[in-house]
Amino acid sequence: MEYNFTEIEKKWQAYWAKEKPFKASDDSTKPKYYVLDMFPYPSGAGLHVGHPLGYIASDIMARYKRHKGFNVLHPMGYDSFGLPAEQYAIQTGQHPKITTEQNIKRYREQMDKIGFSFDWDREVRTSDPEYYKWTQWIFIQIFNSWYNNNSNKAEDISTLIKEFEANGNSKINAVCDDDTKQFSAADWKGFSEKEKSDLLMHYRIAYLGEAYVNWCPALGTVLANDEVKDGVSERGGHPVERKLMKQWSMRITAYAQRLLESLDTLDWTESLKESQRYWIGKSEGTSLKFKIQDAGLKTNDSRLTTDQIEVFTTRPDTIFGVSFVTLAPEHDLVPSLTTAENKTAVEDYVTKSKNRSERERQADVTKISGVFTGSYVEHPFTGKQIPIWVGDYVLAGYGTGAVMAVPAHDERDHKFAKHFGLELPQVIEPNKEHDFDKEAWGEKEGKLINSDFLNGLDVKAAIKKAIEEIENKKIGKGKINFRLRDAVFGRQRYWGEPIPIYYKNDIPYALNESELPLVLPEVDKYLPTEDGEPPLARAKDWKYKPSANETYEYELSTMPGWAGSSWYFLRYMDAHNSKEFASKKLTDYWKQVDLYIGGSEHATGHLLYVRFWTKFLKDLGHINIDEPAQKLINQGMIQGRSNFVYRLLADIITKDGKSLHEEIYISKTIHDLLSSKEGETSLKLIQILESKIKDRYPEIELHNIRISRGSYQLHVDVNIVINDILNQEKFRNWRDEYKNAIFITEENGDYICGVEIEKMSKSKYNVVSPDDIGEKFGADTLRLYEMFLGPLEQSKPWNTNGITGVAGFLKKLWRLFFLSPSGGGVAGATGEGVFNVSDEAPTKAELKTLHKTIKKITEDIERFSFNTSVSNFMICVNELTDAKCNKRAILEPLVICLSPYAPHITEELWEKLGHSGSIALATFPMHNEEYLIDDSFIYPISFNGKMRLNIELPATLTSAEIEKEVMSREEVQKYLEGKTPKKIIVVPKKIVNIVI
RNA sequence: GCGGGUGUGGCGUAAUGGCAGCCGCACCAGACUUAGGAUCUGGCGCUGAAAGGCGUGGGGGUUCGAGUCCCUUCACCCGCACCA
Repeated sequence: MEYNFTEIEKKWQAYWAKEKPFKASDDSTKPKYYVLDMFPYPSGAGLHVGHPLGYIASDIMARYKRHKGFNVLHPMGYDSFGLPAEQYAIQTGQHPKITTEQNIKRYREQMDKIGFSFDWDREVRTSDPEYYKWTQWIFIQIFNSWYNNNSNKAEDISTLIKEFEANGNSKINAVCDDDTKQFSAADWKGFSEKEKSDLLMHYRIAYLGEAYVNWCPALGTVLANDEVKDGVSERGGHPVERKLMKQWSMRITAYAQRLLESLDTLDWTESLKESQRYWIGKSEGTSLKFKIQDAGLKTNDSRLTTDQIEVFTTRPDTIFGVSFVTLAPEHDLVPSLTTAENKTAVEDYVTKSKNRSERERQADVTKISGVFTGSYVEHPFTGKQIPIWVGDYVLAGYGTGAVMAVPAHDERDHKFAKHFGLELPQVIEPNKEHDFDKEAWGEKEGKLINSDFLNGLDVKAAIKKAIEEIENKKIGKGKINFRLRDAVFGRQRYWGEPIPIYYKNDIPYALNESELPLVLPEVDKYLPTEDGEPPLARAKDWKYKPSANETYEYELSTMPGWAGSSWYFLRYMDAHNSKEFASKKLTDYWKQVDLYIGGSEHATGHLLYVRFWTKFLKDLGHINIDEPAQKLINQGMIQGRSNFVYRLLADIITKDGKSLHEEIYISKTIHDLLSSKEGETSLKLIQILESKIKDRYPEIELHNIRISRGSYQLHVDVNIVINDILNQEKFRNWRDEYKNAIFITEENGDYICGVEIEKMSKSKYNVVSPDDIGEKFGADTLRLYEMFLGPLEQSKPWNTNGITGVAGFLKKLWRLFFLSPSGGGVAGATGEGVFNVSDEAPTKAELKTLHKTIKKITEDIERFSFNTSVSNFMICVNELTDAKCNKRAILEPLVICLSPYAPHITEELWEKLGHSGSIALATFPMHNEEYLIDDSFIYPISFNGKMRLNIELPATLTSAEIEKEVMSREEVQKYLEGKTPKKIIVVPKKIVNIVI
């Protein structure tokens, strides 16, 4: 019987679908294990071979843990709200729901063909109202919460209102907007409903607030910081600008410290944790107030509400080096600080920087711009007059939007000062040669000079002393700033969760839980309205109607893509609960994700938000875990490997004056030659060309051939190239234009293609689909090969060439179980034969092979080293083949070991071995050290660390005995050349090193 | 610029501080073949006829012993990037 993977795989996939051996139990005495993949956005392109990489690894883990006696939760679902389906809807008018459903269907088919052990009964889709009902519910919880700094957690808004009623807001220690005004209990009672609502907005964790946001005109929506890369939108690459808008936001900044701290408890890669630390960007420094001088100012300007500018600095030690103060163009005080003679210049500058897109601003980092306001502040210690400038190198959103510039000791201030000819007062003596005219001395090293009470101190001591003095003078205090900004939550798009808010008298109210889900309404077009309102404004009769005579407007924004993915890991625990997002009983049972696998592109987006929501839900007591996933692995990206053909154009002139234009395809080595030494090759080339043309057109008489365009490369479909050698026949059939292609090949007739590593994409013809591989080689081979390619976390190009190695391995394994028709222990070359497994007792060597393999495979899986386990399986099967071993006692445990990797073939063999039921439920074998013990060990004998010879010795010898035995050997004495060794190192079962 | 990571045959890669190159691809030779994108056997780091010598990006160090640890330097990849 031949190894027919097509039949076998179909059979077992149908079996799994019917018998559901991978169904997770919610009530089990076994320990639990939760393996999660980052669920995919179902795109129209389907899966390419890169996508399943992480899924295969997690599937191996899930199956392995099941064998090891765990109750395994291994679910899958779809992050099915998102931009591409909506963009497609705008172009075609097709409802995104339909597109999404089609794509999901295709994804599911592709995944099923790979043989994953997902518990599909728990599938979730973020765009399903039954799911987003709870996304909306969580939003409402966040809306109804504030962050109490005293308890250091989120609390229900009612506790805050109670406090306002009792004491106003003066005693409260909450995270709130910077511009929140103080009020008393009496004030609060006197406030109108609207005023109360507006005030609470300063405290709510989901709030409506005015802020500078990333506005993407092409997409017609705002974007969060992590959705903008290099000043353009991550999806689609459209320009993004800064715009002041009223938007729903999430006060993730309240969690900055906790998000930072608990990173230390996680088993994630250092680089990922570093990314998050950087993104959170904690910075300890000092806030410091500079008094504004009256001179030159219209002091009666009503907009001038303060007489101070507050700055944030991490270097208070350099306070005596301040030579100017710079404000962000958007800083509130800019208009009122601008004197009459500078008004035009400043206004021009501010307008210009506001209109510059983020991209332009970033592209111009090296270009310095700024303008003087005409006003001054007073130095807090020297009383010296310090000019106030405006510069767009200062960001409005960070710190106070104002900096004290110390050009001698800060690179950016230095550039600004040099550009505008400002002073560079030096206050630190560097500990090595330094040219202050060229660059700033930014190191935190050196002795303070020209700094009054700080003179003579080193930087560290000076920072401490400076903060003390600043606090004494009551002009500032130590402060911590975070780079992390609040996350914009509203999107002016159609295909997302409606935000469950309605407006009554301009006051936003949350819907009641009983009114959820707020279902996404139908619209005629998926575009903004004429008035620039979001697409939801197009919905007919989509109003909140709590009673017959009340009608209110709904919020028209939808939620961002990350909303649904910020809690999906919890929904899998209780996917069909219609009363809660998940029951406490089940979230307490399944707790955290034990292993989370996904791409590193989610390092700062999804992985921050899901941590944030997890902490929030814990604060309110809905769950008992603080972090969503303990262990996280980023699988590497699989890149494409593109192949090229080289084309040149030739004009052929016949004797009777006619001319023909031919496209000639030349092999890579000829192309390379041609591009290096043109002259001599061309001549030869023309000769070859001539003969080719004569072959093609025997009837014509050649006069001349001229190359009208030198060779250039064209992408060729990687599926018609093997080992970089083009299948010329298939190439001719690939496309009409290549029908009559003329090839100039290598001498052996091969046409060699060029190679480049690029991203996998349709236009580069380098996409390899798992379907094709599965069809040709089978899903088990695909799974093994993806693992065999290299370490999981490493990025690597896909190259189908090596796959025959693992395909051959499975065939070889199969043959161990069958008797060849001609008799003899091992089946014949084609794998024909009858099933033939012997019940004979295994030999010592066979047992050693098996138990060595069990040990290695177990160790490999536990450390996620899947590539090495594949090669260990190969070694095992090679050894068993050499031993002609067909013994049940060996093969049966081996099949279980392999089943997480190659589930189909092992199910089939398991059945043939006489078992009923899925192998997935069999117990993983344990290795027995006894079988691994050798009677003897071959010692490498090295001299001064250089290996010279081997000596086989009984394994039971002690170090002293080994030394004695080794030294007695003649061949050892030969290397000693009569000298006495200085030292002999004996490491039992390892090595002997003789130092001469 | 800052942070993280990686450098080993023609290629993908492997080596708890202990014989560098396991396993596979490609390649070479042979067997079976009308044929082979099938199968089997053998070879395959470089150099050398061999004995041997040299080899893990470069330089240095620790160690009886370094691909592995430390310092330094170069190259490449990824992430972030005016965050005061």
